[in-house]
Amino acid sequence: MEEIRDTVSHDQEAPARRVRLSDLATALGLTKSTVSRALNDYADISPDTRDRVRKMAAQMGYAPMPSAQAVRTGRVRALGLVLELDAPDRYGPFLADFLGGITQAASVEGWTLTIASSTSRADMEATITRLLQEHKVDGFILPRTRVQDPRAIFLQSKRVPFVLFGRVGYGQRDAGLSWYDVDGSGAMRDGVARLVRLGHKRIGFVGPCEAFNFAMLRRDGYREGLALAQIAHDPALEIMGVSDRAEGAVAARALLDLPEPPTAIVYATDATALGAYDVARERGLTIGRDLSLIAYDGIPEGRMIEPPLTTFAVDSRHAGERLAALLIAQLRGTPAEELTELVAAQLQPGGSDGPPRMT
Amino acid sequence: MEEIRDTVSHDQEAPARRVRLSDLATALGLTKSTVSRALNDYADISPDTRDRVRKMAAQMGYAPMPSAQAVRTGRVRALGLVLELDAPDRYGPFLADFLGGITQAASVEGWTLTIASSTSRADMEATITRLLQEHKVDGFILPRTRVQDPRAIFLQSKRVPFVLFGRVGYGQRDAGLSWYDVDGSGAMRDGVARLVRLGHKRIGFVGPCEAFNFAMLRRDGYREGLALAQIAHDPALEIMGVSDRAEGAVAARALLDLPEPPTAIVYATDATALGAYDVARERGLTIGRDLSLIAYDGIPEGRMIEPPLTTFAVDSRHAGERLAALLIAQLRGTPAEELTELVAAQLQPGGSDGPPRMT
DNA sequence: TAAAGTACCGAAACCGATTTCGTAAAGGCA
DNA sequence: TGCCTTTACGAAATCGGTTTCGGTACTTTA
Repeated sequence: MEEIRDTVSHDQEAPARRVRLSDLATALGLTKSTVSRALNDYADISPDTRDRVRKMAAQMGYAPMPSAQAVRTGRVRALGLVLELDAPDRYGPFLADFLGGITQAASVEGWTLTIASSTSRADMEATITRLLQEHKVDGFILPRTRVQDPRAIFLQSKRVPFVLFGRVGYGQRDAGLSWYDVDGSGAMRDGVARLVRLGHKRIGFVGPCEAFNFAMLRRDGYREGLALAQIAHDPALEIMGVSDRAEGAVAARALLDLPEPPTAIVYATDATALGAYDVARERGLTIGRDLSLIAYDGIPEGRMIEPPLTTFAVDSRHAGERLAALLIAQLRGTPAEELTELVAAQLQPGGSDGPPRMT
Repeated sequence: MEEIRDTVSHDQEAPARRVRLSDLATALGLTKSTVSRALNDYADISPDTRDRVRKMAAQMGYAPMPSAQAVRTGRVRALGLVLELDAPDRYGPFLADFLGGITQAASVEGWTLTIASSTSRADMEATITRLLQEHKVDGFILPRTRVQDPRAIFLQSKRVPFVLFGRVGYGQRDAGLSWYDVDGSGAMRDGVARLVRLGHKRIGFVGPCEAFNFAMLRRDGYREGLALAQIAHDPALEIMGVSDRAEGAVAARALLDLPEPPTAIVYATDATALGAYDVARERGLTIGRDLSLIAYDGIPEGRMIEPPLTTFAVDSRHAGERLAALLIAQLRGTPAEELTELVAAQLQPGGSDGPPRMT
């Protein structure tokens, strides 16, 4: 401790009275109201004084106190995020990037991120309500959009701005909503196309529970890929409701045990695709030769495994940045329906896909 | 969208005027000041009216607006957390649990968590400063404590309350500081003891960069374990500066290539221990028979691998909960030095450790 | 019974901003 | 010159709370 105190080279002065609006005003020989309006770009302030105020503010290091502003304006310049602790796969390793993206983007605009967590759906509504009635946040970012997302419905009824990570409602118009999404459908389609180019004709698909939008979208992408290649869709090759590595393995066994097994499988998520590696080891198959795999997510384990998993990676950092930007824009007045963004996933070639083996 | 709007079963009324202190006051036939003091346990309010006010507040669903309180009190009831995006291993999969723990514990006390991120050390100080001068947080939780932690030094110079995840300053007294830590040292010591009981005599150690406190502490635990078993400490068996799986593999090779290789290795982190699995596969060694491993962290991959890694698991959720509680207590007036907590890591037996093979 | 406490509550100032309203000076037009 | 707009700013109200300061009414003490 002594060592620490001694190494301190920073400003020692503890109090360091913060400069208030009134300090600025007296320093300039103006009143608070004039200074405030100057800083907030009111039209009835002359350009001269506006600049003079701005300069002095910067010089004196003035920063308005958000709490005080909030009392009057009702806005706290804070984005809200509710983590769902009871979610199936717990966000995985992307959370840090995602949060980093949000906070960085929010920070440059002078906003902050307030997070809370819920352990059940009922709890989630209570959490959101608390954040709202305590005026801790101005709007929400909702990750993991689900079909008929209860959070979206809830917030919409309260007229609270929010933005979704993932489109809402499969097949339904999501008019009036703001969202950011990665084109999982397009990725699956491209994945199929890539396999077709390699020579595959029987291509399976393994996806998660249909309650998730992205599951449906990716499945459709798979089907679209087949259609574009003029391959008939065989329902037997399509398995849904798979959410982890073990279940991914079960699905792989089921597909490989078919009378006419697929030579390649498209997995909707990396985590489940890892199950196929386990099955391959069990049966002495070589991934990338005896069985081709393409998945989606870009989890780090996919790069560590042998052979590395070919996958469509999502940029969680970018997602966070854009979601924050979209929400802030909405809070500033842009109509929600104008704030939607669909980006492509990035193909990350590994060694898990190759030409089919001639049997 | 139509579907969504139709399914809404919640309160449709959009405005839902929030009840203010003055509403409560008029409803009770009292003044704002009396009601406020009643709610804040002032001594000059009779127990009768205090209870009456409390009851009515609960009935009317009154919740004070933190921003308004903050203007007067200077406290926003928010904890701050700065994520370091440039950190070596990016928090891993524990972040969700950790954040969940913090927010849950904070929530029951009526506090919230505000997070920001930094991409460099300079950026970190700027971020902290911004949060502080904007009055967005009252105190900080600092994860990943380092020797002579710059954040601790900085905050201490500003007299801002904070609590550390991990003790500060290896070997130096951290008087006046508040922290929570998992006893990594004790875990390493117990790990060595466990291996000794299994019959091992040559036990190696692989740890991370010495700049981290926990690295030093775990190394010391290893040495202590050897001393307790009356085994001489062989510097050749101790490798530091290892931070990921690949480097863990390099370390394993180095140890196994020694003239007298160890029969067991204690890794300071699970992630690096996975590297030993790779080396074992390379050389045809069976983990748990030809080479025993014990590590620390409890990452999910350790449980998936074959054989499962024997490790000392940390409960990130609990850490978050306790850190929040400690910081809140400090902000409520408890002296920082009374707020320290050391908990034991939980042994999670796998199959990676067994009796040494007789060669 | 008068003086001195004590218990309890109201009135008003205050925190740090924003916003409405009023008004003096400058400019435009006849 | 006289009247009407603008232009640009000050005065004061306001947001939703907290806190200081008095001032009753009721006890206690002398």
